[in-house]
Amino acid sequence: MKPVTLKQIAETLGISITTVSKALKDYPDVSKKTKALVKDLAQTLNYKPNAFAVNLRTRESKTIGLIIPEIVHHFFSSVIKGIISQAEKKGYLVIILQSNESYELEKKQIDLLLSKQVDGILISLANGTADFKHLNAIIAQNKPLVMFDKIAKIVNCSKVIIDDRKAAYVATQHLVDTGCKRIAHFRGPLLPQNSIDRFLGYKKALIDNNIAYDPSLVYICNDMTFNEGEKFAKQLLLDHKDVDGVFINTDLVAIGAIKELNKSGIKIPEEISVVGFSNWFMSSAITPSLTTIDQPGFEMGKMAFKQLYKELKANKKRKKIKPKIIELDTTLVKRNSTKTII
Amino acid sequence: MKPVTLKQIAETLGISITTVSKALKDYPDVSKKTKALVKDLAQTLNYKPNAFAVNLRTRESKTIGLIIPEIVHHFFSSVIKGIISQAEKKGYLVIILQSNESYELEKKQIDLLLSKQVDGILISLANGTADFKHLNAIIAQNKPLVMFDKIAKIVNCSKVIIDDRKAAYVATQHLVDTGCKRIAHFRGPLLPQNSIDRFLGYKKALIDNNIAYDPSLVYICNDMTFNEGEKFAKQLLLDHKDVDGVFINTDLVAIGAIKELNKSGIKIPEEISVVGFSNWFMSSAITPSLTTIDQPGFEMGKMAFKQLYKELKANKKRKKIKPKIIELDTTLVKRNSTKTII
DNA sequence: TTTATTAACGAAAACGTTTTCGATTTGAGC
DNA sequence: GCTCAAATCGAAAACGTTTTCGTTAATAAA
Repeated sequence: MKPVTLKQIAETLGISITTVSKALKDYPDVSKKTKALVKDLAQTLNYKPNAFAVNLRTRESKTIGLIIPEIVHHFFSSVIKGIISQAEKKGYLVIILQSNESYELEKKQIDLLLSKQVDGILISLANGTADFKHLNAIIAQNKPLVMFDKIAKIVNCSKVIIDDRKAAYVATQHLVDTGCKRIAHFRGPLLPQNSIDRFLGYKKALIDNNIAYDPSLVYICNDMTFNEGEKFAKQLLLDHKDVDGVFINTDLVAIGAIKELNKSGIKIPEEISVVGFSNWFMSSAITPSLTTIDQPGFEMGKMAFKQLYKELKANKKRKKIKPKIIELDTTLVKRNSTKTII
Repeated sequence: MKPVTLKQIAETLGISITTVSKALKDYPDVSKKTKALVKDLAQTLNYKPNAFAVNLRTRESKTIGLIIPEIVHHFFSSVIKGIISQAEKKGYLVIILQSNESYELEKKQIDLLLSKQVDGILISLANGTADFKHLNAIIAQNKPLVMFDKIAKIVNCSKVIIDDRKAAYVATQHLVDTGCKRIAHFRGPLLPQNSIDRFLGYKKALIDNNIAYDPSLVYICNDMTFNEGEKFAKQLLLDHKDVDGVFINTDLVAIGAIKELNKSGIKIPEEISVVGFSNWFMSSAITPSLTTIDQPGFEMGKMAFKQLYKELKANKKRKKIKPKIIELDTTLVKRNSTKTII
């Protein structure tokens, strides 16, 4: 039960492989009669072009690679969904690999994708990535590369991001506006750009409001887990009795913190207000519901693929496209973990 | 900057393409000297075999397809992670598509994967799937197919599942053991096997404990969302004032229900006990923490790929393997949403 | 009738690899 | 020197497509 080939169609019809191929692709130099004949037979024999042969001949596989730090993560899985849905529309399939937040693995995964000859690559960097040779290797092979969310500014490729600094500024400003005077920050790891930017936005908002920036109010979450939220909330209560607000790098950590604050009998938002980041769907479900920054994951995935697609098309026409930075909007979602503006 | 080919290596070394190919693959009929020569040059030229050509020649791509109902879902993303991690170990890449719980899309995705000639397919069925021609089409092409979690018993392929009926029985029995007399069930949609089995386990446990089965205590969640949990909890309180326990098809819904019960001032577990299903990581974080059935998603993904891999290898040797049903263990995780056994 | 033009088709190369099978060389054994 | 076996290599087919460039046949123009 071997699959049907062009050759078989050609032989049964008594014409050449060339003509069959052309007929199926509606070349102008095939008569309508033969086209109909060929297409009919192809239909009844259920002919499907051999993808491997097409790939070899056309030098493309209509497949792209996607590398993310972690699949089991609400934000990233939303991004994946956005990417896949958009890719499908354009006839592309997506191979997914994860870096587990490891630079070494990230490098290996890129090698894998390149050796499989994907047409392009989408990536969100691991926290540990500080060197970019592996990324430049992609560009050197003239394969489109688009980075999203966790990017490296220095790499010369298109990027889809949010303005983390601005969003963090808005979040912190909201704490100030609702009466907070002493605001802590649970930040992410030291390397990733978004973690840096959110910290900078926090700091800037304080300074702009004439609130002294106090480094001892900044806690570094390396794992960004629920448990870290609990841990640092507990620590915060021990270290600073005068804190009345916290801006937390991501909702999951924020929810851990809220759980701990609830347990300690701290009233949210009266005694301590909390603002998260990312608008995870659970954030509206907990008590009190969490004020947060909405980060459009699905949209980010869509845009990342759209940009990659543009570059894939340009590539085919041997045109160079200049890298583009796409910045998506974020919004502050006010809920019950912050006070209402007086 | 075209990539290096066997031909180029052969020409610079003044030997044939055949010998180069053989040298790189350590064929016994190539002298050690030539092997060394070839390998050295390949190394310095950074030779990578053209994947498309290899695919065409070997008729395999070392790529498998994965179809799931929904990516943005903790359980499924855990499964994906398990699959990818295991596949990578064996040198396979994974193309992911989602069916969005739609039978039509599921069919289309399978066609896509088959036309891309993946080596095998892993699938968890959409809720709406009641016809299995598209699945049998895979088997007819002699491509390995492994189903997991949401399966169709009738399709003749390997399956990785849990004993949903038993797990549900254990969950319900635990409610009985902790003193519940009137136990409701929030079940999943009507079609999926696991939703049916969990319902049957619930029913059986009641009967075995001489508790009358009351259909009015069973609520059908079609979307399995947090909101449905809230909705049906509210409904339950209206319909039945005497209910003292609920077994809920999945944790997300259970957490919605808990939120609603908390809001209504119902004491959990004193007035109503709640048991969920799947052991989502948030289940230990809410108040009260949720008693649930641990469903090993990552493990399920690993096992599903392992089985597929066995069949891929058997296929290569032109051996038939008979379908295997792999049943993973589940455990009851006792937390604070149920009373302690007296 | 001859010539130019167009329509319709096909031969063949190319994509880069794998593998079969035959050819050549080498050395050992006698 | 001769035979045989082992060691080493390469020609060539094959995988199934796409596409370039000719070729032929039919039609129109002269």
